[in-house]
Amino acid sequence: MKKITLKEIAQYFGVSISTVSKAINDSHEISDGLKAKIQQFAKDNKYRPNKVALSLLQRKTKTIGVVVPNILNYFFTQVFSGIEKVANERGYILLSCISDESYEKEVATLEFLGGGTVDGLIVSMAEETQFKNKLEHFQNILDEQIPLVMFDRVSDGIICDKVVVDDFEAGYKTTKYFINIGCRTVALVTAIDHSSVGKLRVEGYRKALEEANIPFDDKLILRLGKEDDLEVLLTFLLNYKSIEGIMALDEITAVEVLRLIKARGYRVPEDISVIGFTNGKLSRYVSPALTAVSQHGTYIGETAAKVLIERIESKEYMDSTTKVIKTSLIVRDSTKRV
Amino acid sequence: MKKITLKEIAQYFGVSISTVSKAINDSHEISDGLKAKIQQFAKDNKYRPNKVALSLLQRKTKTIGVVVPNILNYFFTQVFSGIEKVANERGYILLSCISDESYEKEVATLEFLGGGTVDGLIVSMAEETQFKNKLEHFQNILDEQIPLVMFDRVSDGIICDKVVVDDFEAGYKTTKYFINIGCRTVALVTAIDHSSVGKLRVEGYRKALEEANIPFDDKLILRLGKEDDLEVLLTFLLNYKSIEGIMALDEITAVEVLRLIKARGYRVPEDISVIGFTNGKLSRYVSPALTAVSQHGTYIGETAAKVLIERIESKEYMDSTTKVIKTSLIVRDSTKRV
DNA sequence: CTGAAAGCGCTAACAA
DNA sequence: TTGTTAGCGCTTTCAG
Repeated sequence: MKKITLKEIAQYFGVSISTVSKAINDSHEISDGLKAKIQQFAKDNKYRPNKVALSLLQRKTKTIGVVVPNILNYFFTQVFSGIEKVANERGYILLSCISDESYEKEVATLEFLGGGTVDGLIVSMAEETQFKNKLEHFQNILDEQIPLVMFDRVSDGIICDKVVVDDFEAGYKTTKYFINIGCRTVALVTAIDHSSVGKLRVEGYRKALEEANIPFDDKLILRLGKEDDLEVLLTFLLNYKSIEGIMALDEITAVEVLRLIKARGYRVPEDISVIGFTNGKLSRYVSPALTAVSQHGTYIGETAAKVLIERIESKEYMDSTTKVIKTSLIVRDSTKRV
Repeated sequence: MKKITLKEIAQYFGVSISTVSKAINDSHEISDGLKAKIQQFAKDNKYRPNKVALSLLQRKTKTIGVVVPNILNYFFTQVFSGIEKVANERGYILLSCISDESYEKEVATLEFLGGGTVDGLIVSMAEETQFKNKLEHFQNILDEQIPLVMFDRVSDGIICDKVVVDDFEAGYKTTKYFINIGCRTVALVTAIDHSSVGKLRVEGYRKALEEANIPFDDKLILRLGKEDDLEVLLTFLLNYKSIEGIMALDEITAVEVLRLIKARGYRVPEDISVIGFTNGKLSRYVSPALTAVSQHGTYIGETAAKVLIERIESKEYMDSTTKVIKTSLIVRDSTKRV
């Protein structure tokens, strides 16, 4: 039972294509008798209008392109799931692409999605792109008038709708929390020092220290490159000074830090308190359970999708907006009680 | 700078559309002078052929539809990432849909993707679908001649390419491993008793016990429904008999079991050994680190994509194949040493 | 070397 | 009530 088209139905009944089209779309212009017959025939033969033809005709695809750096990262998975939920409710489906943190792949992907394939795009920048700060491919998308929403890893160089986490405030709040529970020597471990996100969190950390009159010490910041060994760096750190709190800018690093300091005999949280970013499954199940900063990934995704669809469907001009999502601190057992 | 079409370029140069088309596609039929001018103009104006028009013309979309029950499950994320990798290499992109374990949504999704939107489909069944065992929507896809590959949660009722884990063998091997390390009373906790996957693992478990002359005891199988409380059931179990090993059919359950029995004062692995299914991040980072059955999700995804693309691109008829992927046991610290 | 025409599958304005 | 025509953007014969 091959795919059937209007043309074939028309031939079968010896009527014109447009008659069939109208009949199937239940137009009042067609006599009830014919209509019924055609509809029945269509159903029996499982007629489905060709979506591609419709897209061409209506110049919209009801498709949203989503480009994320890495789907294996739980935060992005959550965002993705939020986007999917809202998109689905509003009748859109997702074309999903993974940039793999690569600039080249991101460029190629956007190039590809540019050609009328999607009605709009939701993107979080690849690490390499943020590092190189090459943004032409985004500008191209905008020039083609394709609505674009960026989330989490965004760039000031691009003027478009954005949904971001208040990373500065998150770094600030977290550091203050450490200070509140009595940790004055707070180290920070970051594997994302190239990204806007990472930098903002460090800024927040600085600000909180400053306000508490604790001198900022760059040696307390561990910047992990791809090749670096956390264990080695951490050893240096622990020998350098007596650390009371460690804040890690991603979940895996936080869990690793926890494991390593426990292995060295430190008690958590009695000796050292630990807070991680990204509140994923890992944080909940390690022991002691990790106090973590939740970025509300699903909500970010939902918001991004709403903003995008709004823009796609509105005819009037609207200024670009930036939605800032606040983080929350989920307190568990890796931090001292107040 | 709005999207430009062949027509507009043609108008600009006062030539025909087909000339422009040929020039842009670097046809030898066009004079070098004109060709150069048109190509330059196209580049300057960032001309991109409209993908939708091409799809309509060539009756293929270079798009693969992927339907998974739940992207927040790490196994599916891994499979997804494997599919994406291969698809990308071969020039396909993914339309991704989440069925949310719902039969209704799965039907709607397949219906939607049926209309010429994708060149092929990769699907893992929703739990509800497996439970109801309603398969008509899959048959419809097949009837429309759309290549379909099912993975992991598949059905015998559908004849198509499949990529599955050898779940029977996995249950068997795992149970044997328990027996080898000296655990004779092995309990099994399943939250997926409706699925083919879960049933096969239980079968394997049975077989291994039988071979070792250990009587099968259904009371040692904890079947968790949506409403059930693992803690309560586990308490019954531990009071019922002295348990030496627990095998949990998904990662979260495994980690929960671990937590609960530790909280009750059992030592792992000295008193009770634990093995979980799905080798995700969680297993690696809990303590003690969980011995786990790896299903090689990424590899499954890659295989599914290869099989599908093979089928899409081959003109000749090929019989349906079923690829069986073997699991591996990743031994960590939650099981006694041999 | 260039262009006219047909057609992918569909809808919609306009005739009949 | 039904049909004709045009067109969405593109490629591809086949004429000129």
